[in-house]
Amino acid sequence: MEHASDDEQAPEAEGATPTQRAIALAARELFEAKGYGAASIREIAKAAGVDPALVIRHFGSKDELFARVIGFDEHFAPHLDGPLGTVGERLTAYLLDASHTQLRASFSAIVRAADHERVRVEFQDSLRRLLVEKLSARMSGDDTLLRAWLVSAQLVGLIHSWDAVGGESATPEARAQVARLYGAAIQKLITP
Amino acid sequence: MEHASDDEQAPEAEGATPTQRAIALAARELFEAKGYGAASIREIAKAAGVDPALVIRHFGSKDELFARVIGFDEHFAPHLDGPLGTVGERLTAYLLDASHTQLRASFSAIVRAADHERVRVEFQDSLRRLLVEKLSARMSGDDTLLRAWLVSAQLVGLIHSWDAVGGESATPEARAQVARLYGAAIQKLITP
DNA sequence: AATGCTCAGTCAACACTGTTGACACGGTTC
DNA sequence: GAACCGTGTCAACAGTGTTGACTGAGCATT
Repeated sequence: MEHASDDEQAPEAEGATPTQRAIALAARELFEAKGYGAASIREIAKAAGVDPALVIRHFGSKDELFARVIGFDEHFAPHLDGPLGTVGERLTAYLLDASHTQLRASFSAIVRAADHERVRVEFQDSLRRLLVEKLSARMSGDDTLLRAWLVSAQLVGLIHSWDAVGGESATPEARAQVARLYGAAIQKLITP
Repeated sequence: MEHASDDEQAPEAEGATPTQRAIALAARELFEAKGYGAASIREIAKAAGVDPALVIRHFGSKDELFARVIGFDEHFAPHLDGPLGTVGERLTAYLLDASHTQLRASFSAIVRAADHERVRVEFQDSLRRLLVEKLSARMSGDDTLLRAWLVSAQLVGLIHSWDAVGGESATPEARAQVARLYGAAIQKLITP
């Protein structure tokens, strides 16, 4: 909402051409399903019914396409608003909720694509805007910004290790237990 | 130490041929310096003075080469032995210590290469053997294994976000502060 | 001594990747 | 009508990981 000029539109906004939206949609689905590396531009183009070169024409590069299409928008913001004493557990529970598979798929794809610097810095920036700064603003005590970064680091680690710690097949009870335990650990950084 | 048969030697052990050791050494250095994706097999081969095909001949694939050459062996084990009440901070402090750049480089390369499944499962296995099981064995209460996995998740997240939270240029004081804060959060899962 | 066997090492090629340049079409503006 | 611009297409590029056919040396067996 910062600037509504005529270029650099979000790929799924109304200003984008149908082709761009088709590419963005196919890219999003394939990135989430197969990860950054395994989803090739040619495959994305084919799924969108478009020439591979056109994907690059519109989005510049694979890195940029990924960064523009994969994200976690305003998912976290609502859960930073409630009582501060339980925000850790609420964040974790939200992230692990069985019905939020797509959020996890996006988040996981980004975390796993960290080998690409462009993706990394874009991700860090999103995290800062959408989580760290908002959370830090509500915290009190010393090093609020640092502690908020560490909270985000914990969430990243949880997603990275989600397979080892339960995975998509975990029961709701298991998820709740992880949310309780990990949420408490996160909370230690928010209200020590 | 499980089986000392004549094949499947560790690439830097005495049983390996000089060429294999040269490849392993070059691969390690390049992987740590440039990351998994940016270090090509042809580049590694050139640095080792060897034909690229020979690298594959000896190590099977790039994934396997990476998994065999990059690791964090017994780095964590010693710090799991001391008093249990401060193991969180000691682990974190050790991981962030300014003189342990190479450990961080290895760890970071692995975490960032998570887009490759082979690397991921190998990493998870190492984590289980070298950290989770040993830590879990010392813990008491419910869900010790799950909680130990969550500890490892926190360390992964810290490495993943290390740039955002200080990075290699952080002062020793900053590192100590992170170790104190993050260590306390980790500790919450070990001795709640 | 001659044979065969294994294994390190080499070379050219494969299929695939992301990306680019030259070109064609269609609509808008002068 | 002419010049332009953005969308779309095609073939090609350089680079990637990987493979198959080949050489050659050392060693064992007959």
